[in-house]
Parts: sequence; C-alpha cells; structure tokens
Amino acid sequence: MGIADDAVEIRSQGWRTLAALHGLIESELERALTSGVNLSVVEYTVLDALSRQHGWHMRMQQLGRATALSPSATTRLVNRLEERGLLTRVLCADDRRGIYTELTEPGQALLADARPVHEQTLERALSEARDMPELAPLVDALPTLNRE
Amino acid sequence: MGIADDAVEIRSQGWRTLAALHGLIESELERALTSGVNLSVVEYTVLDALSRQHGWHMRMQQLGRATALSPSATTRLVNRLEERGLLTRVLCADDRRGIYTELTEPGQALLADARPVHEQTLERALSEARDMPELAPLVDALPTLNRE
DNA sequence: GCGGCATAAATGCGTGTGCAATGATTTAGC
DNA sequence: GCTAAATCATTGCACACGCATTTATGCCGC
Repeated sequence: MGIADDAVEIRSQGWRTLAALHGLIESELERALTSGVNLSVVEYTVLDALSRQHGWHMRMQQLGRATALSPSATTRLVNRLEERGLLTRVLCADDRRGIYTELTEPGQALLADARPVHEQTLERALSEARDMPELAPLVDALPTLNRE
Repeated sequence: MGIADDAVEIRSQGWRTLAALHGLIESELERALTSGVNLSVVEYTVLDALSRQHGWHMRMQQLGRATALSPSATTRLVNRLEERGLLTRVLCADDRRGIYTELTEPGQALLADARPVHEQTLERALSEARDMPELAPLVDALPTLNRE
C-alpha cells in the first residue's frame, strides 16, 4: 500500500469520524429540541442563522446553503415557520424574484427559549462522544478550530 | 461575557462548522453515489461497515448505531438492500431475537464499484470546503486526528 | 423595446424517516 | 416451572425531503 492509498484511507477515516459524531449530536439535539420547544434541528438552525444576520433577514437561497437543504425543502421549511408566526416573508425591493425572511418577535422569543436547550444538549452529547475512543480526537479538536 | 459564556459560544461555533462541513460533503456524496452506482449515502455506509466487520456480519442494532438511524429506518434500509440482493439476513443462533446481516457476493462487487466514486467525491468535496474560510480549519484538522 | 436565456422560488410526486404500538424471544423473580 | 419485565426487530402512520417541472422575474443582445 503506497502513500496515495494511505491518503485515501485517512480521508475516509476522517469522514467516518465526522459523520459519526455529527449523527450522534444531531440525534440528541433532535430529541431535545422537539420535546422541549417543538423545533427540529433545521428549524432551530434557520432561526439561529436569521438571528445572526444583520437586520435579521436572509434570502431563501442563503437559508438553503446554511442548512444544506434543497430549494423545495427550504420553501416548505419557511412555510412551516411562517405558519407558526416565527418569521415573515418580505419581498425584495431590488430583485422581485427574491424573498427575504425575517425573524418576528415571537420567533426571537422562542429562539431565546431554545438556546439553553440547545447548549445543554450539545454539551452533554459532546461529553458522551468524548468517552468514545474513535470520536474523542475530533471532539477535542473542535474547540481549537477558530482561535485567531 | 464571562469564561463560561465563551465556552458555550465556542462549542456552538464548533458544532455549526461541523454541521456545515457534514452537510456539504453528504450532499455531494449523495448525488455522486446515487447517479453513479444507485446507492444513497446511508446505503453505502451500511455496505462499507459490513465489509469492515469480521465475517461480514452485523446485528441490526449495530447498523442502527453506525448510521445514526432509528430501528424502523434500519429495518427498511436492510429490506431495500436485501431486495436488491446486496446482503442477506441470517438468524442468530444464540439469540433468536437478533438478526445478522451479511454482505453477499454482488454486494461486495457493487461496493467495489462504489468505493472509487466515494473516494473521488470525498476528495473533491473536501478541496471545495478547503476554500471556504469558516470550514478550512476543520478540513485541515481531519487528517491529523487518528495519527498514533 | 422584444425575444431568448438565466435565476428565484413554489408545486406534484414518489420515497425515506421517526415515533408509537406490536410481535417474538430472552431474562429475572419467586 | 411460570409469569412479568426487558430486549430485538418489525409495522402503521404522519411528515419532511429531493428531483423534476412550473411560474415569475431579471438580464442580455440586437
């Protein structure tokens, strides 16, 4: 087995670790957020992403990228959140094909409730993963990533 | 903002990075594997996990953990692969509640076809992610994880 | 200005998923 | 030994997703 094969195997190994940790965390977040504040992980991701945006508005397409969702799924996701009054659609003034989504006041309130649930569950999930030998290195690497 | 708040924010940040990279890679793998060998990412994961197992057999529950899938989804996933002749169900001799799944010869053959697609797509996806400032640190960290 | 092409978002349709309940088998209590 | 609780896998049901198609708008050449 040569150097190139090693590289391939190392990449695959890294991906398996990433996928396993992601799956573990997402499963726990899904359960906790659903039972706690009736939000799925993607729904939380959307609200969170909007809250981090200047003026709290984003285009559908950006939302799709932020959540790795297809355009159709993005449309329906925004539908659900809009029907619950958590965000509103706003037509773009400059490009009338585009649609902005904005967090409403109830949306911000629900997000405020959801954040502690999210944080605590994330901490718990990471600490569980920390005890699995194959996941521990990635868990330890995560906090070191964005130190500037 | 105190030290505890910093820790929370760093965890959340790490999770967002992890989720974003995972979503990007999985989307590309999904497209490539589906169009190339007609396998979804989870289906590939199952075949790959089985091939790494001693005697090429695993219990349903292990499969569920390996794929972060619910028991019901695992059942149907195995159904699909069994109907395509890629694996077979084998009753456990010692515990007759349990069911082993084993890779068939066609299953191994399809996996052999799928591996290069998986590897090349993974390499491409990682190199794309490498160009995104918020993902680059994680991409660079991955290969360093399991160096013993 | 106008026809043709590109882009943003929405809809029809088939399919994969999780939760809750069920069936089958093992394990524990006595 | 026999019943009760626990465990492994499966099924009914509702729902979220992706792909392909459609509608609406913007952009370009002439």
